[in-house]
Amino acid sequence: MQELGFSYLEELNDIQRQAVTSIDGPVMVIAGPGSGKTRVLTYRIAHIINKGVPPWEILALTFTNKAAREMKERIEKVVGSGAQRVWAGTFHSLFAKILRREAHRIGYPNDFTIYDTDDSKSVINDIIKSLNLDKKVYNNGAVRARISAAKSNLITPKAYVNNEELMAYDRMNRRPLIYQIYEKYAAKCLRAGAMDFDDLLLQMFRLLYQNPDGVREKYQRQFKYILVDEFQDTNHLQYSTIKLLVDYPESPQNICIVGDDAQSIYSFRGATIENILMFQTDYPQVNTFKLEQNYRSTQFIVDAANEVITNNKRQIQKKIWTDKDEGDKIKLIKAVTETEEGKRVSDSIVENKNRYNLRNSEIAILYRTNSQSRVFEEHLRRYNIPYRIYGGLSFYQRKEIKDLVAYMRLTVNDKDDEALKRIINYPRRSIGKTTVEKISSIADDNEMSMWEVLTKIDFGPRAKKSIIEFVKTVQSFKNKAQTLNAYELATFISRKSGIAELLKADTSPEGEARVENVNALLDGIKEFVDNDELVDGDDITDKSMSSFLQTISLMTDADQDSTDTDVVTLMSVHAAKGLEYRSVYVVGLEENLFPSYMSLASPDQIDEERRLFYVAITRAEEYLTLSFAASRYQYGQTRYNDPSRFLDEIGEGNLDSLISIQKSKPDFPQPKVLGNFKKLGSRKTPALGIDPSSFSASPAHSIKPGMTVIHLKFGQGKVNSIDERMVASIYFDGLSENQEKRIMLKYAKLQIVE
DNA sequence: GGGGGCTATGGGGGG
DNA sequence: CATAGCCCCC
Repeated sequence: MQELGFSYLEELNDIQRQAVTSIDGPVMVIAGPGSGKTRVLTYRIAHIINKGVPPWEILALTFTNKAAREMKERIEKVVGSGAQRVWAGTFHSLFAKILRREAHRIGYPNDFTIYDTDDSKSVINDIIKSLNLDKKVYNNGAVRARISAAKSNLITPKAYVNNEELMAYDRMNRRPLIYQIYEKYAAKCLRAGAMDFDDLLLQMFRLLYQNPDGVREKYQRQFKYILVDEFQDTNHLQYSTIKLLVDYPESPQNICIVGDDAQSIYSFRGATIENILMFQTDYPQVNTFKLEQNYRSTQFIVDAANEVITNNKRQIQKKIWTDKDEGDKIKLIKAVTETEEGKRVSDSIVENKNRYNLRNSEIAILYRTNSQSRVFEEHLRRYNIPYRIYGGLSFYQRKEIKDLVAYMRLTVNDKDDEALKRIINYPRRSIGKTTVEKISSIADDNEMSMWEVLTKIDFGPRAKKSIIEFVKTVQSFKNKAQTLNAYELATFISRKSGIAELLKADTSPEGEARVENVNALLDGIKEFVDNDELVDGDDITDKSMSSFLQTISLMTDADQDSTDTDVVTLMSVHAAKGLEYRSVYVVGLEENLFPSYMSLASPDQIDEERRLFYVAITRAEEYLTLSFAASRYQYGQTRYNDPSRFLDEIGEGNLDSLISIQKSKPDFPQPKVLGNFKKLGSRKTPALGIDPSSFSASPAHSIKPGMTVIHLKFGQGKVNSIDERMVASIYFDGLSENQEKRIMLKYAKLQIVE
């Protein structure tokens, strides 16, 4: 350990310092936004190291790879290069790393594949098909969500079928067989040597719980100090796994959790604030510290945040305060359409840059959904303001990348059926849908992988030739994998698979971009191979292809280094958690968007949207601007939304007084339906002579039983009833007697007549 | 049996 | 508006 040129402890306030130096026993830190949470975490780790603990005995679980990287850099400044060997990373990435060493003990190959969401859905699709279920009722996304929730709550397929609550819920949604799909899905993944994202947590739990060869004790002994960041966003499964690592006879229970119940925004992923309460029960001797001083934002912003969050019912009592100046009041931009919103926000960015001398990198635009980025992009480009969009399609989600990666996956793990299906006929080699389905069903019937079927079963003369050719190609990759490093292998694959050639043949700009992307992937692999830094407590670095594949499957867009530094940041509010900017624009503040229409039915979900809004506004250091558009092109048509309820909650005193919010609904100027009209007309002719150009849908929540409404296709009708899931039953005049239509209001295009 | 074009349908946040 | 599945032609 190197001697310090300064004392890091002097940079902390009293409570922060206590949180840093109380390293023995369970500790809970409740940290408001901007309260120096990261500083506490990093200095705490540095402090532990300075007390003589080897870095690799410290496990720091963060929410993003980025947070982990930042943390390591900051620890390094205090303790030197040993910081790199702290086990710091996301739950998913660190558990994957451990499973790469231990998975064979629980029936998986150490080279297991990680299935992304698309892979999971595809597996589920196949199962739904094989069970002859209606894929509209058994929507694969919904089924996947149920399975994911079950795993996050440590519910096995067997426990699922015996859980009356889950089964009743599925019956209610007319999907009583989800438990069967779950069971088959789990079996299929295991057979494919594949884990989905939830499995990285679940199989880690199983590993510790079943404890083959004393593996649990091994990790209990190794991780003497455990820290968990963003604890409010952990789910039951994560909590249980941490507990297995911490709780054992004679354990010092050196566990420190850091979080803020007010910033819990991932319940859709199974996160539960209950974990904070549970922690207090499970560790009654816990030392709790509350960080309430905000060092980030000016007074008006902090006040607004406090005002907003008081609208939520359940919360841990705390009052965030700042000793900064009151600063500028919060500004509000009202726009008529989303295009105008894009323009006016961009105008404001230009103006603020000049007035306050802001750099691009000090500005962020935050939105609820990634699809909102487009209008801001367009206007920023027009003004020559460089920007970078985080989220949305990550580099590794691009088709050309996934194709090449699929070859690599299959090379490493030939049981990976999803990878095989992706590339068996890409580039074209005359193995069509029918043949693939045949291979797949033989594989299912014999509990084999598709690769095994290809290599062991004789096919008809027509398919045979192509299949032999394909098997030969992949086999050559597998052979090369013995001698080549990951980079050489990837280059070999891109050439011999025919992908490189195929892409080069396309000389359109998009085609050229695809070639560049593939080259970028190869460069990335080279960098991965050449970089020999030791991280996360490793003694040797693993440069295999399978190690690379695992790294990238856990990488999100936000984790990629950006070469351009002085750019405006565009991202979702979720992605902005933990970040801060001098100037922040929170856009699209409308009912049905923020809060999301998906959340309107449930008060709990509205509260979560509110916490999300709280996270959004507390990203701002000095200048906070909110915006909304009165109309927005959504779901294929122009919708009119009221300003978000959250705008009413920030406190009038905190808002720039020159501007006041007015509700837009009553006789709002009729928008011009431009290109839209022709398109609608050229589609199937609307029934019953309704002119689409004069049609304007009313917001879903304004429709009530008894009303007369117009539907573009069905014409005029009367709303009979609306149930709790916002499904309306409507009698349309044009349809035969007593024929009732059931329509989901959230998708419906209905205009109120009276 | 494979490949291409067309239609219908669904659309949140992320590791 | 994008994608998946379906139908039709080769």
